[in-house]
Amino acid sequence: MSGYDLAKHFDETIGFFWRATHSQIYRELSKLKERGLISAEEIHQRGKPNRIVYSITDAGRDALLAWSRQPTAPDPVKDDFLVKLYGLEHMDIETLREHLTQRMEGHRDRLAKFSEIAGNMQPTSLGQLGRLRGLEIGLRYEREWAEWCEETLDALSAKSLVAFEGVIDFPAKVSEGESK
Amino acid sequence: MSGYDLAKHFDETIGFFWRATHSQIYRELSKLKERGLISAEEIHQRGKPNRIVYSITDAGRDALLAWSRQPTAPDPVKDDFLVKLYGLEHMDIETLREHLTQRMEGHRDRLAKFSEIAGNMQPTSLGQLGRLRGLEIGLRYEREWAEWCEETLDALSAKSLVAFEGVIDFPAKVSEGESK
DNA sequence: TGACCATATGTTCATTTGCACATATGATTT
DNA sequence: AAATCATATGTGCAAATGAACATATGGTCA
Repeated sequence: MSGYDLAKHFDETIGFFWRATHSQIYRELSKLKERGLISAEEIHQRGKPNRIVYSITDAGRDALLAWSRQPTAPDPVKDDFLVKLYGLEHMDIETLREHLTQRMEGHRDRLAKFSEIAGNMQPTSLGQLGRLRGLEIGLRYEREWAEWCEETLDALSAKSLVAFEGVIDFPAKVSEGESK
Repeated sequence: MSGYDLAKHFDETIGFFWRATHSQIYRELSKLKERGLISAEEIHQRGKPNRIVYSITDAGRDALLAWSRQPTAPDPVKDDFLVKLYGLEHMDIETLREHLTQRMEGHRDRLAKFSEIAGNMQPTSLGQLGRLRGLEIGLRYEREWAEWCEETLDALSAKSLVAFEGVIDFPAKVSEGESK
């Protein structure tokens, strides 16, 4: 593929578990070529700028296999929304509810998208099997987040929160003048 | 808290959704103090080096509330293990199975840990409610990953894979001399 | 006595990454 | 004719981040 193709591929296909901007892709391609893991071929096109199409070399294939033997650590979560929840008593809950709703919609959209793709896939080869497994964790991920958003939205509803009124500590008055 | 306290706090408490090394923490504390969002107080100790304990200022509290109103994007997943799965036909499946088993154990351990913590928590305040919701998504996350690992391990078992033998494409022979 | 550990704070360096900028071709739209 | 868009490749700059290094105190253990 060319750098341009790869950038589109990241957006469309593997974007759920890996992504990169085109600037990064071109930089990485340069490095890989320097190390002899890929080879380049310039393709002349009419009506469009030339493309530089890269192919994996034998050394590249070896490196890929060696890489597959390297241990990988689970992707560490780093979510500022959960930080906000951690300090909930100091946050603007009205706004948080809005963000929660938006997130829920996003997760539901992706869940529907992933479900549709998965429905059209059959694991007829090893490659297909792997890609289906990747899609499956994406599906689970989106489903759980969507459900969690719904539950959390319910827990943060004005109705639920009045239960705290007067009980123990309730530092920040909710749904009051403060919120624009 | 002091920088040292914060570093421990990251390890112990909020590590699931946010973490930082001590070097980063000290740097950020310096910046926050420069901006007047926190104030510092040096505490002299016997038998131990002095601690610098930071407290939030009124300006800091304002900034925190303003930050809570900023939109947040869902944490993008970036997992090289899923990349390996995506190119499964070029990987060392034997090794992948080992890694899957290790991951599964890690997810199960954290699931048990989170369950225990959640069991001892009551949402008696707004703050507690938020922290419980954070724990809840962590719990869901670990549960789904653990289950997915189990399913994937099963799909990649030698037994399951022989189904591909001779069918369509099966590029890399599995459980053969190649694997160390 | 020497090694190591827990406490405590910081700096230096390299890598990764994203954003913005830069350039160029030719087709399509206004 | 001008503006914009899709295609295509790249560079410069800054921020975030982690690993390693650096320093210092005093207790514990071999």
